[in-house]
Amino acid sequence: MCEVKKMSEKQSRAEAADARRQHIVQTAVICFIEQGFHQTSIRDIAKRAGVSLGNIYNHFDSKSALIAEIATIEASDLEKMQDALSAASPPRTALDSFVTRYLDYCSKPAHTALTVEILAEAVRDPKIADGFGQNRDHLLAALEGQIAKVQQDLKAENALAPQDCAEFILDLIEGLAMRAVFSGRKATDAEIKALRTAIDRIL
Amino acid sequence: MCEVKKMSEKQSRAEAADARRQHIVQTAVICFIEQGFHQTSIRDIAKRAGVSLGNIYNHFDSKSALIAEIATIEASDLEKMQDALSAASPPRTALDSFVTRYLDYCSKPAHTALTVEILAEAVRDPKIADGFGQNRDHLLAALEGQIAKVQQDLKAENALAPQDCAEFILDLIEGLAMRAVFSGRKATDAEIKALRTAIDRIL
DNA sequence: TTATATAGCGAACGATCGTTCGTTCAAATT
DNA sequence: AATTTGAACGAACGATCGTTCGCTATATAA
Repeated sequence: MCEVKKMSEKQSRAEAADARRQHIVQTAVICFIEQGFHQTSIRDIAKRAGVSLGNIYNHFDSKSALIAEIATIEASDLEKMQDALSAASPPRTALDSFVTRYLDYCSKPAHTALTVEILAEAVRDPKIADGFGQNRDHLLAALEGQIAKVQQDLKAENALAPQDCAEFILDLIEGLAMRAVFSGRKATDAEIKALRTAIDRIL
Repeated sequence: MCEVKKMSEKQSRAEAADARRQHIVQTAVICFIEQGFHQTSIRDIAKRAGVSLGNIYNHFDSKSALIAEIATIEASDLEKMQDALSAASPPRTALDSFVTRYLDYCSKPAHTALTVEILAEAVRDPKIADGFGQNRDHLLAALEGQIAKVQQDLKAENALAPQDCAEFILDLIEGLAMRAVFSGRKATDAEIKALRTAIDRIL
Protein backbone atom coordinates (compact mmCIF):
# COMPACT_ATOMS: atom_id res chain seq x y z
CA MET A 1 0.00 0.00 0.00
CA CYS A 2 2.47 2.61 1.11
CA GLU A 3 5.45 0.89 -0.42
CA VAL A 4 6.47 3.59 -2.82
CA LYS A 5 5.95 6.67 -0.69
CA LYS A 6 8.77 6.28 1.78
CA MET A 7 11.19 4.47 -0.50
CA SER A 8 13.42 7.50 -0.85
CA GLU A 9 13.60 8.56 2.76
CA LYS A 10 13.41 5.21 4.47
CA GLN A 11 14.04 1.72 3.19
CA SER A 12 11.57 -1.07 3.49
CA ARG A 13 12.03 -3.83 6.00
CA ALA A 14 13.35 -6.29 3.43
CA GLU A 15 15.79 -3.71 2.13
CA ALA A 16 17.05 -2.90 5.59
CA ALA A 17 17.56 -6.58 6.28
CA ASP A 18 19.49 -7.01 3.05
CA ALA A 19 21.64 -4.02 3.84
CA ARG A 20 22.33 -5.34 7.30
CA ARG A 21 23.18 -8.73 5.89
CA GLN A 22 25.58 -7.22 3.43
CA HIS A 23 27.16 -5.12 6.14
CA ILE A 24 27.78 -8.24 8.19
CA VAL A 25 29.40 -9.93 5.21
CA GLN A 26 31.69 -6.98 4.56
CA THR A 27 32.68 -6.79 8.19
CA ALA A 28 33.31 -10.52 8.27
CA VAL A 29 35.60 -10.18 5.25
CA ILE A 30 37.65 -7.57 7.09
CA CYS A 31 37.92 -9.79 10.16
CA PHE A 32 38.83 -12.84 8.10
CA ILE A 33 41.53 -10.92 6.26
CA GLU A 34 43.00 -9.63 9.49
CA GLN A 35 42.79 -12.80 11.58
CA GLY A 36 41.90 -15.71 9.32
CA PHE A 37 38.73 -17.78 9.29
CA HIS A 38 39.31 -19.89 12.35
CA GLN A 39 40.89 -17.21 14.48
CA THR A 40 37.86 -15.00 13.99
CA SER A 41 34.90 -15.59 16.28
CA ILE A 42 31.29 -14.73 15.57
CA ARG A 43 31.60 -12.35 18.50
CA ASP A 44 34.45 -10.55 16.75
CA ILE A 45 32.30 -10.00 13.70
CA ALA A 46 29.25 -8.98 15.70
CA LYS A 47 31.21 -6.49 17.79
CA ARG A 48 32.94 -4.94 14.82
CA ALA A 49 29.75 -4.75 12.78
CA GLY A 50 27.89 -3.15 15.68
CA VAL A 51 25.38 -5.96 15.66
CA SER A 52 24.25 -8.33 18.36
CA LEU A 53 25.68 -11.82 18.56
CA GLY A 54 22.38 -13.61 18.10
CA ASN A 55 21.33 -11.46 15.18
CA ILE A 56 24.04 -12.87 12.97
CA TYR A 57 22.22 -16.19 13.17
CA ASN A 58 19.11 -14.48 11.81
CA HIS A 59 21.03 -13.89 8.60
CA PHE A 60 23.36 -16.89 8.40
CA ASP A 61 22.84 -20.51 9.31
CA SER A 62 26.30 -21.03 10.72
CA LYS A 63 29.82 -19.74 10.69
CA SER A 64 30.83 -22.13 7.92
CA ALA A 65 27.88 -20.93 5.83
CA LEU A 66 29.21 -17.40 6.21
CA ILE A 67 32.66 -18.56 5.18
CA ALA A 68 31.27 -20.42 2.19
CA GLU A 69 29.31 -17.35 1.07
CA ILE A 70 32.40 -15.17 1.25
CA ALA A 71 34.40 -17.73 -0.66
CA THR A 72 31.74 -17.66 -3.37
CA ILE A 73 31.72 -13.87 -3.52
CA GLU A 74 35.49 -13.70 -3.75
CA ALA A 75 35.53 -16.30 -6.49
CA SER A 76 32.88 -14.49 -8.51
CA ASP A 77 34.93 -11.31 -8.33
CA LEU A 78 37.04 -12.90 -11.02
CA GLU A 79 34.17 -12.43 -13.45
CA LYS A 80 34.81 -8.70 -13.54
CA MET A 81 38.26 -9.47 -14.83
CA GLN A 82 36.80 -11.00 -17.97
CA ASP A 83 35.52 -7.64 -19.18
CA ALA A 84 38.99 -6.63 -20.24
CA LEU A 85 39.19 -9.84 -22.23
CA SER A 86 35.83 -9.55 -23.95
CA ALA A 87 36.56 -5.99 -25.07
CA ALA A 88 36.34 -5.34 -28.78
CA SER A 89 39.90 -4.12 -28.98
CA PRO A 90 42.59 -5.99 -30.90
CA PRO A 91 43.34 -9.32 -29.20
CA ARG A 92 46.88 -8.39 -28.40
CA THR A 93 45.84 -5.11 -26.77
CA ALA A 94 43.11 -6.84 -24.82
CA LEU A 95 45.57 -9.40 -23.55
CA ASP A 96 48.08 -6.76 -22.50
CA SER A 97 45.52 -4.79 -20.58
CA PHE A 98 44.31 -7.96 -18.94
CA VAL A 99 47.80 -8.70 -17.69
CA THR A 100 47.94 -5.27 -16.11
CA ARG A 101 44.52 -5.54 -14.54
CA TYR A 102 44.94 -9.05 -13.21
CA LEU A 103 48.36 -8.28 -11.80
CA ASP A 104 46.94 -5.28 -9.97
CA TYR A 105 44.08 -7.38 -8.71
CA CYS A 106 46.36 -10.11 -7.37
CA SER A 107 48.79 -7.62 -5.89
CA LYS A 108 46.41 -6.37 -3.21
CA PRO A 109 47.53 -7.80 0.14
CA ALA A 110 43.93 -8.13 1.28
CA HIS A 111 43.13 -10.20 -1.77
CA THR A 112 46.11 -12.45 -1.15
CA ALA A 113 45.25 -12.95 2.50
CA LEU A 114 41.69 -13.92 1.67
CA THR A 115 42.67 -16.11 -1.26
CA VAL A 116 45.20 -18.08 0.76
CA GLU A 117 42.64 -18.51 3.49
CA ILE A 118 40.07 -19.79 1.01
CA LEU A 119 42.67 -22.08 -0.54
CA ALA A 120 43.42 -23.61 2.84
CA GLU A 121 39.70 -24.15 3.30
CA ALA A 122 39.34 -25.61 -0.18
CA VAL A 123 41.85 -28.34 0.63
CA ARG A 124 39.32 -29.91 3.01
CA ASP A 125 36.01 -28.66 1.61
CA PRO A 126 35.32 -29.88 -1.95
CA LYS A 127 32.35 -27.52 -2.17
CA ILE A 128 34.61 -24.51 -1.73
CA ALA A 129 37.22 -26.05 -4.02
CA ASP A 130 34.57 -26.45 -6.70
CA GLY A 131 33.42 -22.85 -6.50
CA PHE A 132 37.01 -21.72 -6.69
CA GLY A 133 37.82 -23.95 -9.62
CA GLN A 134 34.66 -23.24 -11.55
CA ASN A 135 35.16 -19.49 -11.58
CA ARG A 136 38.79 -19.90 -12.45
CA ASP A 137 37.78 -22.07 -15.39
CA HIS A 138 35.54 -19.30 -16.69
CA LEU A 139 38.37 -16.82 -16.60
CA LEU A 140 40.63 -19.41 -18.17
CA ALA A 141 38.21 -19.98 -21.04
CA ALA A 142 37.94 -16.28 -21.79
CA LEU A 143 41.70 -15.91 -21.71
CA GLU A 144 42.09 -18.95 -23.90
CA GLY A 145 39.89 -17.36 -26.55
CA GLN A 146 42.01 -14.25 -26.79
CA ILE A 147 45.21 -16.26 -26.83
CA ALA A 148 43.95 -18.29 -29.78
CA LYS A 149 43.36 -15.07 -31.70
CA VAL A 150 46.74 -13.67 -30.81
CA GLN A 151 48.46 -16.86 -31.90
CA GLN A 152 46.53 -16.74 -35.17
CA ASP A 153 47.73 -13.21 -35.81
CA LEU A 154 51.30 -14.17 -35.01
CA LYS A 155 51.08 -17.17 -37.31
CA ALA A 156 53.34 -18.84 -34.82
CA GLU A 157 54.41 -22.39 -35.44
CA ASN A 158 54.68 -25.01 -32.73
CA ALA A 159 52.61 -22.78 -30.53
CA LEU A 160 51.53 -24.10 -27.17
CA ALA A 161 47.89 -25.11 -26.89
CA PRO A 162 45.82 -22.09 -25.83
CA GLN A 163 44.56 -23.94 -22.75
CA ASP A 164 48.04 -24.62 -21.44
CA CYS A 165 49.11 -21.17 -22.44
CA ALA A 166 46.30 -19.54 -20.49
CA GLU A 167 47.07 -21.53 -17.36
CA PHE A 168 50.76 -20.72 -17.55
CA ILE A 169 50.08 -17.02 -17.95
CA LEU A 170 47.82 -16.97 -14.91
CA ASP A 171 50.48 -18.87 -12.97
CA LEU A 172 53.12 -16.32 -13.87
CA ILE A 173 50.97 -13.34 -12.94
CA GLU A 174 49.77 -14.85 -9.68
CA GLY A 175 53.27 -15.96 -8.77
CA LEU A 176 54.78 -12.54 -9.31
CA ALA A 177 51.98 -10.85 -7.38
CA MET A 178 52.23 -13.27 -4.49
CA ARG A 179 55.97 -12.85 -4.21
CA ALA A 180 55.54 -9.10 -4.10
CA VAL A 181 52.81 -9.24 -1.47
CA PHE A 182 54.73 -11.61 0.78
CA SER A 183 57.79 -9.41 0.74
CA GLY A 184 55.64 -6.39 1.49
CA ARG A 185 56.27 -4.44 -1.67
CA LYS A 186 54.84 -3.87 -5.11
CA ALA A 187 56.06 -5.58 -8.26
CA THR A 188 58.84 -3.46 -9.78
CA ASP A 189 58.74 -2.19 -13.33
CA ALA A 190 61.63 -4.49 -14.16
CA GLU A 191 59.70 -7.46 -12.85
CA ILE A 192 56.63 -6.51 -14.84
CA LYS A 193 58.74 -6.12 -17.95
CA ALA A 194 60.23 -9.56 -17.40
CA LEU A 195 56.73 -10.93 -16.90
CA ARG A 196 55.60 -9.50 -20.24
CA THR A 197 58.66 -10.90 -21.95
CA ALA A 198 58.01 -14.35 -20.51
CA ILE A 199 54.40 -14.20 -21.66
CA ASP A 200 55.53 -13.19 -25.14
CA ARG A 201 57.79 -16.21 -25.30
CA ILE A 202 55.10 -18.58 -24.17
CA LEU A 203 52.58 -17.42 -26.74
CA MET B 1 79.12 -45.37 34.02
CA CYS B 2 76.82 -47.81 32.40
CA GLU B 3 76.08 -45.61 29.40
CA VAL B 4 77.52 -47.84 26.73
CA LYS B 5 76.35 -51.19 27.92
CA LYS B 6 72.65 -50.90 27.18
CA MET B 7 72.89 -48.58 24.20
CA SER B 8 72.08 -51.31 21.76
CA GLU B 9 69.15 -52.83 23.55
CA LYS B 10 67.74 -49.74 25.21
CA GLN B 11 68.16 -46.07 24.39
CA SER B 12 69.30 -43.55 26.91
CA ARG B 13 66.89 -41.13 28.48
CA ALA B 14 67.90 -38.24 26.25
CA GLU B 15 67.54 -40.40 23.17
CA ALA B 16 64.14 -41.62 24.24
CA ALA B 17 63.03 -38.05 24.82
CA ASP B 18 64.27 -36.99 21.41
CA ALA B 19 62.50 -39.89 19.78
CA ARG B 20 59.29 -39.03 21.60
CA ARG B 21 59.60 -35.42 20.60
CA GLN B 22 60.08 -36.35 16.98
CA HIS B 23 57.15 -38.72 17.15
CA ILE B 24 54.95 -35.89 18.43
CA VAL B 25 56.10 -33.65 15.58
CA GLN B 26 55.33 -36.28 12.96
CA THR B 27 51.92 -36.94 14.45
CA ALA B 28 51.21 -33.22 14.58
CA VAL B 29 52.08 -32.94 10.90
CA ILE B 30 49.53 -35.63 10.07
CA CYS B 31 46.85 -33.89 12.13
CA PHE B 32 47.65 -30.50 10.61
CA ILE B 33 47.46 -31.91 7.10
CA GLU B 34 44.12 -33.56 7.80
CA GLN B 35 42.46 -30.77 9.73
CA GLY B 36 44.55 -27.64 9.47
CA PHE B 37 46.46 -25.82 12.19
CA HIS B 38 43.59 -24.17 13.99
CA GLN B 39 41.13 -27.01 13.69
CA THR B 40 43.62 -29.33 15.35
CA SER B 41 43.73 -29.31 19.14
CA ILE B 42 46.63 -30.34 21.34
CA ARG B 43 44.34 -33.09 22.56
CA ASP B 44 43.98 -34.38 19.00
CA ILE B 45 47.74 -34.64 18.66
CA ALA B 46 48.23 -36.18 22.09
CA LYS B 47 45.53 -38.78 21.53
CA ARG B 48 46.83 -39.75 18.11
CA ALA B 49 50.43 -39.87 19.26
CA GLY B 50 49.50 -42.03 22.24
CA VAL B 51 50.91 -39.43 24.58
CA SER B 52 49.42 -37.59 27.49
CA LEU B 53 48.09 -34.07 27.05
CA GLY B 54 50.42 -32.47 29.54
CA ASN B 55 53.49 -34.24 28.21
CA ILE B 56 53.36 -32.31 24.98
CA TYR B 57 54.14 -29.21 26.99
CA ASN B 58 57.27 -30.93 28.29
CA HIS B 59 58.55 -30.88 24.71
CA PHE B 60 57.04 -27.74 23.25
CA ASP B 61 56.43 -24.33 24.79
CA SER B 62 53.10 -23.78 23.10
CA LYS B 63 50.94 -24.76 20.19
CA SER B 64 52.26 -21.92 18.06
CA ALA B 65 55.83 -23.01 18.82
CA LEU B 66 54.93 -26.43 17.49
CA ILE B 67 53.42 -24.88 14.39
CA ALA B 68 56.48 -22.70 13.88
CA GLU B 69 58.78 -25.69 14.20
CA ILE B 70 56.83 -27.65 11.61
CA ALA B 71 56.82 -24.69 9.28
CA THR B 72 60.60 -24.54 9.59
CA ILE B 73 61.00 -28.26 8.94
CA GLU B 74 58.77 -28.14 5.89
CA ALA B 75 60.64 -25.15 4.52
CA SER B 76 64.01 -26.81 5.00
CA ASP B 77 62.78 -29.83 3.07
CA LEU B 78 63.39 -27.71 0.01
CA GLU B 79 67.11 -28.02 0.60
CA LYS B 80 67.03 -31.62 -0.50
CA MET B 81 65.74 -30.43 -3.83
CA GLN B 82 68.96 -28.56 -4.46
CA ASP B 83 70.94 -31.78 -4.74
CA ALA B 84 69.60 -32.35 -8.22
CA LEU B 85 70.77 -28.87 -9.14
CA SER B 86 74.28 -29.14 -7.69
CA ALA B 87 74.90 -32.44 -9.47
CA ALA B 88 77.93 -32.55 -11.71
CA SER B 89 75.86 -33.47 -14.75
CA PRO B 90 75.50 -31.14 -17.74
CA PRO B 91 73.49 -28.05 -16.75
CA ARG B 92 70.66 -28.84 -19.08
CA THR B 93 70.31 -32.38 -17.78
CA ALA B 94 70.45 -31.16 -14.19
CA LEU B 95 67.71 -28.65 -14.91
CA ASP B 96 65.50 -31.24 -16.56
CA SER B 97 65.80 -33.65 -13.69
CA PHE B 98 65.11 -30.83 -11.26
CA VAL B 99 61.85 -30.07 -13.05
CA THR B 100 60.81 -33.69 -12.66
CA ARG B 101 61.79 -33.89 -9.02
CA TYR B 102 60.25 -30.59 -7.98
CA LEU B 103 57.04 -31.33 -9.83
CA ASP B 104 56.77 -34.67 -8.06
CA TYR B 105 57.49 -32.99 -4.76
CA CYS B 106 54.82 -30.33 -5.25
CA SER B 107 52.30 -32.84 -6.55
CA LYS B 108 51.89 -34.64 -3.25
CA PRO B 109 48.50 -33.67 -1.79
CA ALA B 110 49.92 -33.75 1.73
CA HIS B 111 52.61 -31.30 0.74
CA THR B 112 50.07 -28.97 -0.82
CA ALA B 113 47.80 -29.10 2.22
CA LEU B 114 50.64 -28.26 4.56
CA THR B 115 52.10 -25.59 2.31
CA VAL B 116 48.80 -23.77 1.92
CA GLU B 117 48.33 -23.94 5.68
CA ILE B 118 51.78 -22.49 6.28
CA LEU B 119 51.14 -19.82 3.66
CA ALA B 120 47.97 -18.76 5.44
CA GLU B 121 49.95 -18.55 8.65
CA ALA B 122 52.75 -16.62 6.99
CA VAL B 123 50.33 -13.87 5.99
CA ARG B 124 50.03 -12.85 9.64
CA ASP B 125 53.29 -14.10 11.10
CA PRO B 126 56.38 -12.43 9.60
CA LYS B 127 58.62 -14.94 11.36
CA ILE B 128 57.04 -17.80 9.46
CA ALA B 129 57.02 -15.78 6.26
CA ASP B 130 60.74 -15.15 6.66
CA GLY B 131 61.56 -18.81 7.13
CA PHE B 132 59.49 -19.65 4.11
CA GLY B 133 61.03 -16.94 1.96
CA GLN B 134 64.60 -17.60 3.05
CA ASN B 135 64.56 -21.26 2.09
CA ARG B 136 62.87 -20.47 -1.16
CA ASP B 137 65.60 -17.96 -1.92
CA HIS B 138 68.23 -20.64 -1.45
CA LEU B 139 66.51 -22.90 -3.94
CA LEU B 140 66.10 -19.95 -6.25
CA ALA B 141 69.79 -19.11 -6.11
CA ALA B 142 70.78 -22.69 -6.93
CA LEU B 143 68.33 -22.79 -9.81
CA GLU B 144 69.55 -19.43 -11.03
CA GLY B 145 73.10 -20.75 -11.25
CA GLN B 146 72.13 -23.65 -13.48
CA ILE B 147 69.98 -21.41 -15.65
CA ALA B 148 72.89 -19.06 -16.23
CA LYS B 149 74.98 -22.00 -17.46
CA VAL B 150 72.22 -23.28 -19.71
CA GLN B 151 71.73 -19.85 -21.23
CA GLN B 152 75.46 -19.60 -21.83
CA ASP B 153 75.45 -22.91 -23.65
CA LEU B 154 72.47 -21.84 -25.75
CA LYS B 155 74.17 -18.54 -26.57
CA ALA B 156 70.69 -17.11 -26.51
CA GLU B 157 70.23 -13.43 -27.18
CA ASN B 158 67.82 -11.24 -25.29
CA ALA B 159 67.59 -13.92 -22.65
CA LEU B 160 65.65 -13.20 -19.54
CA ALA B 161 67.68 -12.51 -16.42
CA PRO B 162 68.41 -15.79 -14.63
CA GLN B 163 66.73 -14.51 -11.45
CA ASP B 164 63.46 -13.78 -13.19
CA CYS B 165 63.78 -16.98 -15.14
CA ALA B 166 64.21 -19.06 -12.02
CA GLU B 167 61.19 -17.51 -10.35
CA PHE B 168 59.03 -18.03 -13.41
CA ILE B 169 60.02 -21.67 -13.68
CA LEU B 170 59.14 -22.32 -10.07
CA ASP B 171 55.83 -20.55 -10.61
CA LEU B 172 55.01 -22.76 -13.58
CA ILE B 173 55.89 -25.99 -11.79
CA GLU B 174 54.06 -25.06 -8.62
CA GLY B 175 51.03 -23.86 -10.54
CA LEU B 176 50.73 -27.06 -12.55
CA ALA B 177 51.16 -29.19 -9.45
CA MET B 178 48.62 -27.23 -7.47
CA ARG B 179 46.04 -27.43 -10.22
CA ALA B 180 46.50 -31.18 -10.38
CA VAL B 181 46.22 -31.61 -6.63
CA PHE B 182 43.11 -29.48 -6.33
CA SER B 183 41.36 -31.44 -9.02
CA GLY B 184 42.35 -34.68 -7.34
CA ARG B 185 44.50 -36.07 -10.12
CA LYS B 186 48.10 -36.24 -11.27
CA ALA B 187 49.59 -33.98 -13.92
CA THR B 188 49.13 -35.65 -17.30
CA ASP B 189 52.01 -36.37 -19.64
CA ALA B 190 50.62 -33.79 -22.04
CA GLU B 191 50.64 -31.18 -19.29
CA ILE B 192 54.19 -32.02 -18.33
CA LYS B 193 55.25 -31.81 -21.94
CA ALA B 194 53.62 -28.39 -22.23
CA LEU B 195 55.39 -27.35 -19.04
CA ARG B 196 58.76 -28.34 -20.46
CA THR B 197 58.02 -26.49 -23.69
CA ALA B 198 57.08 -23.35 -21.77
CA ILE B 199 60.28 -23.56 -19.74
CA ASP B 200 62.30 -23.98 -22.93
CA ARG B 201 60.77 -20.82 -24.33
CA ILE B 202 61.44 -18.82 -21.21
CA LEU B 203 65.11 -19.77 -21.05
C1' DT C 1 72.50 -45.91 48.46
C1' DT C 2 70.62 -41.61 48.45
C1' DA C 3 69.40 -37.54 46.15
C1' DT C 4 68.20 -35.14 42.00
C1' DA C 5 66.22 -34.34 37.78
C1' DT C 6 62.95 -35.04 34.34
C1' DA C 7 59.59 -37.61 31.28
C1' DG C 8 55.10 -38.75 31.61
C1' DC C 9 50.48 -38.39 33.27
C1' DG C 10 45.54 -36.64 33.57
C1' DA C 11 42.55 -33.77 36.39
C1' DA C 12 41.50 -29.12 36.68
C1' DC C 13 41.28 -23.99 35.43
C1' DG C 14 39.71 -20.07 33.25
C1' DA C 15 38.61 -18.44 28.90
C1' DT C 16 36.31 -18.65 24.77
C1' DC C 17 33.92 -20.99 21.27
C1' DG C 18 29.49 -21.79 18.14
C1' DT C 19 24.92 -21.94 18.86
C1' DT C 20 20.24 -21.59 21.04
C1' DC C 21 16.65 -19.36 23.41
C1' DG C 22 13.19 -16.26 25.23
C1' DT C 23 12.08 -11.77 24.74
C1' DT C 24 11.24 -7.06 22.84
C1' DC C 25 9.62 -4.04 19.45
C1' DA C 26 8.48 -2.11 15.11
C1' DA C 27 7.00 -3.01 10.46
C1' DA C 28 3.76 -5.46 7.56
C1' DT C 29 -0.63 -7.64 6.97
C1' DT C 30 -5.40 -8.40 7.85
C1' DA D 1 -7.35 -1.48 15.08
C1' DA D 2 -5.89 -5.93 15.77
C1' DT D 3 -2.78 -9.48 14.54
C1' DT D 4 1.17 -11.53 12.66
C1' DT D 5 5.82 -11.48 11.33
C1' DG D 6 10.66 -11.37 11.78
C1' DA D 7 14.77 -8.47 12.84
C1' DA D 8 17.40 -7.42 16.84
C1' DC D 9 19.05 -8.37 21.26
C1' DG D 10 22.06 -10.47 24.99
C1' DA D 11 22.02 -13.94 28.56
C1' DA D 12 22.82 -18.64 28.85
C1' DC D 13 24.34 -23.50 27.47
C1' DG D 14 27.36 -27.12 26.72
C1' DA D 15 31.50 -28.13 24.61
C1' DT D 16 36.13 -27.44 23.86
C1' DC D 17 40.16 -24.78 23.86
C1' DG D 18 45.33 -23.88 25.44
C1' DT D 19 47.67 -24.21 29.40
C1' DT D 20 48.96 -25.29 34.27
C1' DC D 21 49.79 -28.09 38.20
C1' DG D 22 50.57 -31.69 41.44
C1' DC D 23 51.81 -36.19 41.21
C1' DT D 24 54.32 -40.77 40.02
C1' DA D 25 58.07 -43.33 38.39
C1' DT D 26 62.46 -44.00 36.70
C1' DA D 27 67.00 -42.92 34.76
C1' DT D 28 71.02 -40.30 36.15
C1' DA D 29 74.31 -38.12 39.41
C1' DA D 30 76.46 -37.79 43.75
